[in-house]
Amino acid sequence: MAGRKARGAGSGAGITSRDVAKALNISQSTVSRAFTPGASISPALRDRIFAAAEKVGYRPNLLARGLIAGKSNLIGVVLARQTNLLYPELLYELSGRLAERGYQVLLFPIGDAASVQDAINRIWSFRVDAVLATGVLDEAAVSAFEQHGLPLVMFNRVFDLPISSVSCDFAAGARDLATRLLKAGHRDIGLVGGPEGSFVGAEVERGVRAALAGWADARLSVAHVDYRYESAAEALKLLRREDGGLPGALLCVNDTVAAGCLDQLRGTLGRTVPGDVSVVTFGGFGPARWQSYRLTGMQQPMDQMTDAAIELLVGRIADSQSGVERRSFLPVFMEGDTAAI
Amino acid sequence: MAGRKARGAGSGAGITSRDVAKALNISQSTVSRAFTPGASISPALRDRIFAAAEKVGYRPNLLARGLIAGKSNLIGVVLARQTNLLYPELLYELSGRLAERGYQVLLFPIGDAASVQDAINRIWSFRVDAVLATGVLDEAAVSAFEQHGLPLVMFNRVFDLPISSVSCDFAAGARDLATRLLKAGHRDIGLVGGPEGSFVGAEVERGVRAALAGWADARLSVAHVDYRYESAAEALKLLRREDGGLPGALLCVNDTVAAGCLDQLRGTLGRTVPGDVSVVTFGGFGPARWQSYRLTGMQQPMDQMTDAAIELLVGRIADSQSGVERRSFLPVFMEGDTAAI
DNA sequence: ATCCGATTTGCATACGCATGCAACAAATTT
DNA sequence: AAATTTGTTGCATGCGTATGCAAATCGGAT
Repeated sequence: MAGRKARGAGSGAGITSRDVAKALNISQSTVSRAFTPGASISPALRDRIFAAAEKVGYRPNLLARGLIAGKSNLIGVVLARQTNLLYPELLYELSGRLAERGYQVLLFPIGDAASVQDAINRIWSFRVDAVLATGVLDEAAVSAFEQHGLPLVMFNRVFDLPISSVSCDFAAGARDLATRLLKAGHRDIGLVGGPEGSFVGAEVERGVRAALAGWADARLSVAHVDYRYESAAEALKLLRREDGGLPGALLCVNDTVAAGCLDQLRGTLGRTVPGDVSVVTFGGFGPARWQSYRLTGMQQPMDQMTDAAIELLVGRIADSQSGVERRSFLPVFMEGDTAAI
Repeated sequence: MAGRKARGAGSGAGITSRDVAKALNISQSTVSRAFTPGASISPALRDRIFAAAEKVGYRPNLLARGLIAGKSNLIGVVLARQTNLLYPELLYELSGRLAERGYQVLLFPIGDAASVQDAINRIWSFRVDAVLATGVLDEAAVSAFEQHGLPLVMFNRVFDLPISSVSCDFAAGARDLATRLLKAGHRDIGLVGGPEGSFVGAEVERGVRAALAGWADARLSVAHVDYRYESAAEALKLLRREDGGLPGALLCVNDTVAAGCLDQLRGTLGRTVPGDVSVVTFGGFGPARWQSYRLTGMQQPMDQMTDAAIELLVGRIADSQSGVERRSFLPVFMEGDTAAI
């Protein structure tokens, strides 16, 4: 147990193509060719090599392969915590489908703002082939990627820069939702938006205002809070009028905060939903569709968006000349039990 | 635009230490030393190198570094879909804390059983330093890792093999929960377990039976369904007695299915909870704590478990001789609105 | 000035694999 | 049977970095 060699504690940690070659009395390059699709090698020998490799537990070292090819087969995914409950699903789907294409997802979680630069450094260092990022990167970070020729696709965030993106059209969705509320007779609408400066929040507000433009007697109040369930109480406080009343319709930017509003209204505030107040949201997150919530609102077409993201990522890797592309997807209306519309 | 060189479309994709060296008229090894903590280099020169590197956008290539060191700084995380809603949180926390220690999380999603072998192959190929896996790996897969000396830590699954693991003590938790139910007067308990063969399901059942052992007049019915919300209906059908009655207490293995039961009971079946039926669960997932659910049950100490997982992973990487360690954590009781206990 | 020790730098090589080129064997043609 | 083609294999090299060893530089003490 004492005098072990450093390399790999167990038996077959550091098995190389040379080991396989030696076992078969052939050259290392031949072994390499056996594992290179399309390379020149006789089927019989390849089978023998595969068998020998299997026996000694050899697997090609993708790090070394990547070093030569200048391609790591790694795709970096940058994500922040506590933004959207749908993102875990995105992550799962994305990584699964990318795996089918030979890519592996490398995670770059962002804690606070300070860790952004750190994450970017690590992304560089790992030589990922492309990056998918949710809204946590700012313009400076984002343009750095593109300047250095690293394919970047933003998810649910569009910049005024030549950056590819895949996003849900929150403005159109919000306009649609607001219009439905207006047509149903609502004239007093409260918007529970994301934190000040949030892209999605701004888009939603833009859409709502567009819808309200044609209705002179309609009024809009806006509350900016973060995306937590607990923030709903604060939002409702902000939306309360001088006379103590609340808007008859709440448009929430997010499932979590919508659920919070719903619970506040029905619980603490003793309102009925959708009787007294209507609540609509952007979501589609599973639990928000459970019987006790059944939130009415707009659903992001995550499936299509995931596909689009993959297409853009892989496309840019294959052809670095392929240009910037912004794909926008209309959300679909989702019936529920929380709005009289 | 036409005659671009292959290597990296943009400007600084493939910048090497040699480029930095050339710019400063020094040797490549010196640049390397500047980026190697503890290496012999004068502070003045190091500063100049850092400045030059910054200017040309150089970052050390971790793939190459890993090739030499026999260490990739990658930690593979194997996870299946649709198991536990808490796992996204685990993933986020884990990747964040590992990043602080210089490790990056590489994702290996498992779709169907067939993809397990495929995932294992890729794990090998990427030369990850260690692997954390949720319960999707079987004994064969698991022992393959250890035989080849790749540190593996299982999350919430214990094998009768020398494999390290971090897990919540579901048996003890279930025993505690069941005892609470019994002491509150419940004698007819229904267990909504995971799919047949599930580790967690078996553990929970074991715990419940241990609790019931001392109560001769208590009876237990068990329903095995998968972890989906929709499965609750099926579970309740399975638990229905010949006379049409239902158990007075439901012990669910998972937040999702517990929420499903709750909604079925209150909705379709017209029961009150916790009046007619008590529902308890294993969980702690955010939305299951929202006002409309407030599920009573046991919460896994994810924070401690995450820390333990990191400790075991990093420990095994640093010292490959460190032995197998199984860390078990007691879940903590979580008050709620769904059980009369 | 001279020498010694300490510090800093360069040179050469290796990590594991892929690939161009040359060598070779086998299959086909003339 | 010789010439040509086609198909396989080995040799040598490079990807970007780290590191042992030797060379070089520097500071100070003699």
